[in-house]
Amino acid sequence: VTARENNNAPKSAGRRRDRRHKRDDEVVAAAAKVFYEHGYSGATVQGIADELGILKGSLYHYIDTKEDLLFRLFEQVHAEVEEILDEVMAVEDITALERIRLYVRRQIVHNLEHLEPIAIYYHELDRLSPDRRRAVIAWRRRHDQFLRDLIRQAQEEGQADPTQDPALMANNVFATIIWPYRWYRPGRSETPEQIADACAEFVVRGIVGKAQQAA
Amino acid sequence: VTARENNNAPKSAGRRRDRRHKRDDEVVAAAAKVFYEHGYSGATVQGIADELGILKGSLYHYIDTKEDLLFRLFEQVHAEVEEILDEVMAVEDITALERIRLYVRRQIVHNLEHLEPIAIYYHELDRLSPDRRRAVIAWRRRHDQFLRDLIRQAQEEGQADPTQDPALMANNVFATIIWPYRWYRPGRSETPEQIADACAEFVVRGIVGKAQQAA
Amino acid sequence: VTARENNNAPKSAGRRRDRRHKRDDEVVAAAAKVFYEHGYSGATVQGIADELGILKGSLYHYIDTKEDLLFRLFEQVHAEVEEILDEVMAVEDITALERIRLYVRRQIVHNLEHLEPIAIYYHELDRLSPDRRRAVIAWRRRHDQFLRDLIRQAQEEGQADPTQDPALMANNVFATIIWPYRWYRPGRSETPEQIADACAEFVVRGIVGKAQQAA
Amino acid sequence: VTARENNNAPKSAGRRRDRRHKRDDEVVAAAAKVFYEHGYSGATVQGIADELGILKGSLYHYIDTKEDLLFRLFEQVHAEVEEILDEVMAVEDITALERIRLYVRRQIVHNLEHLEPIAIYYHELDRLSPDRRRAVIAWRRRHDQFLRDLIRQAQEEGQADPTQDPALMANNVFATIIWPYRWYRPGRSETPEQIADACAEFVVRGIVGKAQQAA
DNA sequence: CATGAATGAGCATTCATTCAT
DNA sequence: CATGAATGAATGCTCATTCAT
Repeated sequence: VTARENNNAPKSAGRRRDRRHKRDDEVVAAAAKVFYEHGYSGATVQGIADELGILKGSLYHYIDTKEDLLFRLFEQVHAEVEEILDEVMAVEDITALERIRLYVRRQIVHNLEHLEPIAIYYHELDRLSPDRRRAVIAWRRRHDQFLRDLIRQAQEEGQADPTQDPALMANNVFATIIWPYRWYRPGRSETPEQIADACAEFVVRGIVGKAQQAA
Repeated sequence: VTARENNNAPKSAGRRRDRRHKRDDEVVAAAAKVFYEHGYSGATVQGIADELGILKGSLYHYIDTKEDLLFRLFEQVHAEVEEILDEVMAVEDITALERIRLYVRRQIVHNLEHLEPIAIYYHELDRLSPDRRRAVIAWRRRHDQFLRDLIRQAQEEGQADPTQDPALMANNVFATIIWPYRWYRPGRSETPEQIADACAEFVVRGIVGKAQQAA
Repeated sequence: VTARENNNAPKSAGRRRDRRHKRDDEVVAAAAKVFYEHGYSGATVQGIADELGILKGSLYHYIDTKEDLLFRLFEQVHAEVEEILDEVMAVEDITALERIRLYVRRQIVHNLEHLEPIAIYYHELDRLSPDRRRAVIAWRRRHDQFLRDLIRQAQEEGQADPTQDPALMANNVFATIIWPYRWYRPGRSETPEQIADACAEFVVRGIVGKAQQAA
Repeated sequence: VTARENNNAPKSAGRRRDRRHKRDDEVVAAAAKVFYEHGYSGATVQGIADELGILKGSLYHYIDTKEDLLFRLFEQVHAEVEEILDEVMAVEDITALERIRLYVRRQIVHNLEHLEPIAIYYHELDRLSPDRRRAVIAWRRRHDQFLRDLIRQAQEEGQADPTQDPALMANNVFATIIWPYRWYRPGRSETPEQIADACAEFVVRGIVGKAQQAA
């Protein structure tokens, strides 16, 4: 985990660690592909091993159980989502409403560029063991809270309909963010950026409502 | 499966058919419950039989394969959706925009009152055999077309943003319609009707956009 | 479990229950044979199924886990041991020492006629799950107590060496009772009865020691 | 495995051989511990490597197969037993009966001080390959013969019951020698020496029987 | 000597499906 | 209609063993 760069055996050890890391990522990517196609329960460890070109027994060098693969996927997706949140919050001097628009755009572009893990993230939560499920739900609650806070702030800034419940609006925003992965087909239809723009506009209208008339 | 229509004892035969029908519905309902909890692949025929209080061998009097249960569920959901569509189209003397609002309301109320089959309808399409999957996709396309047509009509009536793609907007409407099943918990939160009203309002705003300024 | 003899469908139901019982016993007997040959851990469910002439999948109609087979074997052996204890205690008007001799004889004859289950009973206790292991240990403690009490009584009757610890002597008695299963080979060597007589005599001498000189 | 006897640096080579020897012993001891806890079949090479603090791949520098570990254990136990036999036979000017008592004492003390290897020695014979199993059985037969000869000699000296079969009595002696490893718990109960004394007395009484009356 | 990734055969267990009763 | 024993293929997982580094 910590970088030990300039000691007496850095090269080979570092390389080995890097290779391991890379292999781990390949394993999770293979799992994502197979889970996406067959669903978690319908997917077989054999299928994932085939995808990697190794024997299924060998796959168990990287995992303890099939569920580990699912959870690693959740961890990966979560880390990426957190990064988006951080970046969106780091932008300065914009209104809460514009921050929401930015967030929606970024998230949708990301989702469309990572269809498979995202689909799994939203479909297979209940296949995790209770402990892990709870952990993921906690992450999501934080995520949810982030959006609600922005909406509430926009209401205070007079840019969001004050008569609507922020929690319910946040849910509708999530709906718009998540759904494109179900109909987007790379190559066909618009680019992720175009879709993201249109959806962000749709969301902003829904949030603003009659607030703007006052402004 | 076999048609026993025109025989000499219509009454008792009718009753028997009804009883058969009723039992079939119980079977599908049990399957819906179990598929909802464990996913189609994760669900077992044993589990469904347990839910019905019979042995799994006995369940095969009602089905040929496990997939039959899934498909019947799709048929049932589809029939209900069609009914909503028919009712929404039967209402006279309203604008396209109001018809959309009506449709969204009706559909969301229905979804929230039938959480389990709806969740399966949106999750397990890929578990159907190719033929059946194609059939369901065709139904959905028809459904999709219905909404796109309404949006296009609203654009012509000057009540929907003419700069946005009707297909993309339709997708966002579907997103808002479908998503509530993921966060709605009966008892807690608002009633289905209240949720439906709020979501319909959100959707209408997104569709109208800057069109209203002209009006 | 309870006998329902004279009801309206006793014959077929009773027969079916009997057949089930008989099959269960065959299953345990097959397991005993295979566990005896390969040890519990080394034995395979496949091997037991082969012994029964069914597929290994079919075996799971009778059990939930491989360990169930082991535990049923323990239950069976325990029931048989209890029966011997009861019979030995039911004999009236004999001294404690003679009761010990009788018990040793009966137990050794039984062990030699049930070599396989007995061997497993004394070898594979630690392969049981903690709960079940505890249950078996409790049974054995009771069994142990039974013998210690008899020895103590014999000491009081002046027929057992009063200078020796009853618990330690009981252990030596068990040693003599159990060990024959390791060297006895049916057909070769003496009959179970002859072996039992000689061992019982050996045990009695060890217990009596110098007590008899007083008598 | 390779003999590096007569080379030009005997000292350092000797040290290296010693170190090698020591490591080999540690390996066998680790195997003994793990085999004792899980049984030979239930034990894993991984578990033994863990016990040694090395990786399982590394363990294969010391062995060719898992069975090698088991056989080395048998060799070790056998060497120790032989040593006891030699020492007991080296004692001069005692009767056969006293030699038996001495042997029983020494063997029980040894067994209680080496619980794990002894337990394996008596439990896992059948897990050896046929060739090795035959070798061990031959050792044991020799061991058995040693005791029978002593008993026969005691009969001739008028100190053992002449009406009993020496082979059968030898088996009962072995029973008493071996069994304590099943109930002895270090710390609790008596010391190995006290147990050995009591058991030796028990055995001697069983062997003497009515012979003493003549004496 | 030690590592650790990979192998490949095997294992306990599951489960949709069949069918004689 | 219902039962339940049986099937047989598949599944997740284990583990002794090998070998390039």
